[in-house]
Amino acid sequence: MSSISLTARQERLLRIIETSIDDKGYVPTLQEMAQAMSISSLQGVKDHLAALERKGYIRRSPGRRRAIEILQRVAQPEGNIPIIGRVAAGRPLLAIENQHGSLNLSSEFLGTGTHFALRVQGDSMIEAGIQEGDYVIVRQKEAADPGTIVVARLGEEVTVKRLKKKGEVLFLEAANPAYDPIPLTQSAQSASSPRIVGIVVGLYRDFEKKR
Amino acid sequence: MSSISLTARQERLLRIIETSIDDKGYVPTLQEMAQAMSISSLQGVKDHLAALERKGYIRRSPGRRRAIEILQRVAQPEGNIPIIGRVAAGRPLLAIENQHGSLNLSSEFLGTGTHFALRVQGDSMIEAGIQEGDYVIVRQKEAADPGTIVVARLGEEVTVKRLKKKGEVLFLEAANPAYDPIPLTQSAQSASSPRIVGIVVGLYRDFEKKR
DNA sequence: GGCAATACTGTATTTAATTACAGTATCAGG
DNA sequence: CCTGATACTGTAATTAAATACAGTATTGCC
Repeated sequence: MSSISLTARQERLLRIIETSIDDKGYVPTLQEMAQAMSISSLQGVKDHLAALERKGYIRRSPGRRRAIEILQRVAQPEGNIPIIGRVAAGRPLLAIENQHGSLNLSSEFLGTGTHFALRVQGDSMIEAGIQEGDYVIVRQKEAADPGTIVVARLGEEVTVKRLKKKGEVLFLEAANPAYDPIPLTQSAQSASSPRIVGIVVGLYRDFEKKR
Repeated sequence: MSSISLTARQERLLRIIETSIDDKGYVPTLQEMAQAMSISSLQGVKDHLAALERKGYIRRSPGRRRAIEILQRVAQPEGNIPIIGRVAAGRPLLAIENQHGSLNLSSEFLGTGTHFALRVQGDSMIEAGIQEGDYVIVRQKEAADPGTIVVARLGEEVTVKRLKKKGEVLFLEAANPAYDPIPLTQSAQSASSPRIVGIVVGLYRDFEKKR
């Protein structure tokens, strides 16, 4: 899923085009792009467009007006949630190599913040109504209230647990009593210590292809 | 949510514009629209566009090329699933007055066919992992295989049940044994007799706003 | 140190696409 | 039966917007 990188200006222009399509429904003209980029000459815009086309981000039909097709976006459209696969050691959670696809949800169901989806493995949350194979929709957050269902990172594992508080200590507890609770060491956060990465805000289950 | 109705030709044109935006990303030219509509003169297209603008479906910027903004769609975009509320007596399930909002899902999760979403009321399917307040995603279908979870219409009620076969008779069975199974009379389908309206293909649960 | 890529300014030219004008035919409503 | 809306044909005029051409400056690379 990798692709040729863009310069700052090229990415800026691609974002301008994407934004225009998203909220107006049509492609801006070269003049509008120039204005949005604070460029006085159209040739500057043309150069950037040529670079974007050469790098495979857009396709143009020469001569035709406003005929720019976006082949690859830089900004994910609102409501587009990447599905995270196995987590690579030491790498950030939302790194491109982790992405296994995407899920779309109306923003009215999401609220603000960065979201991702995670396929649930194992039956540790079965009593909370979360089954194996379900996709949990997670909002990135480092802290959560006791009682909420969170996603935590334990080394290279990412697991769904319920956050519990016993006295002053926070625990990650599986809804299934067969699993032992894991204490959360709040201070001295080493790279390998358990860490909350987000809270579960939604769930999607596919009844057809239990892939 | 009602709106001024369109003539067949006007709706046809609006669909053509929507389709072009959806899969190419930009608005077609008058010539392309004329070709798609099998009209040889551009004036015919202009007349239709004027009607669409007057009726509030599109907005144009005079003189500017390909500057058509769609204000109201006729065809729901791919992956857009209407949420059905209470069902009015005798009215078709997908009538506009039943719609309570919409949900968006990537088409890769949906497959082909017409879909709608339904808020689950009651705990009749709790043992199948479907809780009260969940949204089930339903594909419209009149028939289903025994064992699948279906949505059936019982008079003005729409319920989620599992389809079972005992001998030659089909039953609608709640996963919760507290509820009695309902026999499906295959022949002599009166308006009030139980009827399968679709199969459950997905489920969405919102952990935040349990509205 | 030259060469290719990026990042522009500025003006002139061309053309894709819209608009304008002049008609024709059908149908439903008051 | 007239009038307004719909649904077109066909050609000419106009212009919004893309191209083309001629430069300049900067940066990183072999």
